[in-house]
Amino acid sequence: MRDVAALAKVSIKTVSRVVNGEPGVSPALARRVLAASERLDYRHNMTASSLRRSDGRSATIGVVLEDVANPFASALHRSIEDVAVKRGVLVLAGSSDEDGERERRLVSAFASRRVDGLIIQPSSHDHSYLLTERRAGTAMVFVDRPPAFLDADTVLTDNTAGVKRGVRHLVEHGHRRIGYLGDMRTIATAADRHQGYVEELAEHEIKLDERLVRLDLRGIEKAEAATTELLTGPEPPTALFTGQNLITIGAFRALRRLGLHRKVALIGFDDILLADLLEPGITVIAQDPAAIGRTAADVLFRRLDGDRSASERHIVLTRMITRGSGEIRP
Amino acid sequence: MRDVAALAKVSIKTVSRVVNGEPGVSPALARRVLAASERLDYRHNMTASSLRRSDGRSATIGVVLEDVANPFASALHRSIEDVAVKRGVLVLAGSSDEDGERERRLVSAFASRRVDGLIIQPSSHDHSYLLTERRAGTAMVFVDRPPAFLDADTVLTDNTAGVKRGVRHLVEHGHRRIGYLGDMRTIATAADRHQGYVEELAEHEIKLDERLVRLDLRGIEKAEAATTELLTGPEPPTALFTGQNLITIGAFRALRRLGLHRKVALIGFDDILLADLLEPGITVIAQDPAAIGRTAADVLFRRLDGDRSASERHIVLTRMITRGSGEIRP
DNA sequence: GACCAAAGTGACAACGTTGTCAAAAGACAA
DNA sequence: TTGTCTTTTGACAACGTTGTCACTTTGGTC
Repeated sequence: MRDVAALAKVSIKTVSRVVNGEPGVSPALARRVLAASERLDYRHNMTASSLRRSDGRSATIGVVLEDVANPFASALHRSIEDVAVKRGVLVLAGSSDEDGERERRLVSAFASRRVDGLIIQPSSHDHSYLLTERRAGTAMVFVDRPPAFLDADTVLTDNTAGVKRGVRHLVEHGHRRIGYLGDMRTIATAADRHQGYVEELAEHEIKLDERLVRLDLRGIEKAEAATTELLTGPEPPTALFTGQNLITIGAFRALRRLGLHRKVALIGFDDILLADLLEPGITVIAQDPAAIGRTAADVLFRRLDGDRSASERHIVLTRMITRGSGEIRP
Repeated sequence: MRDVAALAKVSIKTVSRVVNGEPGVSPALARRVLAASERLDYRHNMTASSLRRSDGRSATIGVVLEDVANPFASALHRSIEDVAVKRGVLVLAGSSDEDGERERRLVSAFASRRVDGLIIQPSSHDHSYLLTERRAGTAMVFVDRPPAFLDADTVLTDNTAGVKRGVRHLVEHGHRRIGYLGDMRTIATAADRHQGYVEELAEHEIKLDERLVRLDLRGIEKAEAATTELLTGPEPPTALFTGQNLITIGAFRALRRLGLHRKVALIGFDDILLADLLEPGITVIAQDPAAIGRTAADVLFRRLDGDRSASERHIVLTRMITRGSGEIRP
């Protein structure tokens, strides 16, 4: 900047004004400055700029996801990015791998780079550590799962309602013995989904049979094994509801291997790429990651724009997509 | 930092020393400083630090991907992140959407935040604009596609060899009329893949029939339409090779709709989630995005560590995964 | 007790910007 | 011309750090 000022024969402050598009610079000078910065390949240094600026904004936000390569998480990431680019804001992304300690380390790394805001898909079970960041003026929004021990803006899927809708669909197709395969109960969304299953059965006065329920399944293999066990046992279910996409895949594998994929109904939570090309196509309760990400980013930027109202809780609805597997009758 | 220094009754420089783990601070003082920074919730400001430091490093790298939500790209992203976190480096990620202009804007935004390095999955067809950044000391590595008009480190999949392997597999299973469905020819990898198809046919002395080739297909729908056209025309192919995963999905859809999925062989480039659960399972030439990302990040950090040797070109091999669709005989 | 080297500590400038404020230049009316 | 007001411009300090270098203390040797 000093070099540009020297070449254009103006003060460095005038260069700053031109670079930031501040008013009150005569067109002639502005042209000279622009020409000089062009000739010297001048790059504005945002880090120095945000250090000096009164608002201290870095035009950068941090996003903590379970895994940036996970389809749901990367869809969130993309929709957040889309909102951010419109405002010239860049996104720092990191994976927590369902590990609270990694989540904290990421947040801390983001914080020391002075991000303006954070969007977090929580892994930790205690977010009180974020109070410090908040006091420091960092905006934050939680997605997919609620924060623990912290009151903050949150954008969630309506897990319970989604599962209830799916289970009702199975009941309407004549099922009474409906199995449930769920993820780790420590994950809030998994608990909500299981809850939906229990509630919906009760509404139809179907007695809950714990032998048809398998929880804490992590990954395709575990789900496949649990499904096999369930279906080969005594009094097997005539339908299955799976609480997460990897579990759905595992369950489908098991059904296929047992030759039951046309006999036992299956509805999964979360859409799966290619689910329509399988035989039968898999009926799912689809989440809307793009809407979740967009909403979260909108709320975050509203906060950054100065909105100080009470924390909001947004619920994004699910959609049932019928493709065949959920319409099999007992 | 000033507050911490005041509370610990030391100079601000001593606080700096403690924060950076520099030697030469007596344990007693270090403890006092630590206690004070704890009590004041002190957060080290990396932006100010990197502004002042002699090397000017921001411990941040920028990654430009075609789309952070694309499975291939997000797998790259994740493996890059894994290498970066080990060094305490954070990743800024952005999507170029196959648009050279967006790529440039992203790079420029990264540059003004003074990233230490860039990993780019190119969309632009001229990367000479990066010469400025390089002169400024930014390390850069290209992944998946080679840079244009710029000599730089590159990590590529062996596209041609992969396709040749697949086409040979089809020939070995008795096919002579093998169709090819490819992506935009402007994309370097797509051109290489098409090239592999042409070469392998020649090696088996099979005359290239242009009527069996459809290029510039973008997206599932276009691929599905082209496949349908190919298979319903006169003298249809007995096997198909698809040059990209969305094209594979489109082709499979068409085959299914025409009831030909057990009659016409299919091999696709790029693995597809769930490909093993389809009927028949889809034989693919799988890339290894994790290896590509890891290699690229390794090279980048080697450059950041001062390696000034000539640009490298790494080739990551593909792997054929046979699942049924590629083993159908005419 | 004098001297020296090593270890520990701090004062100050600087990194590349922008906020503040004052000075200079220009525009206009009397 | 002068005075007043507005617009344009620049000098300087400051943002939160770290590099440099000089000073002070400590411990050991003669």
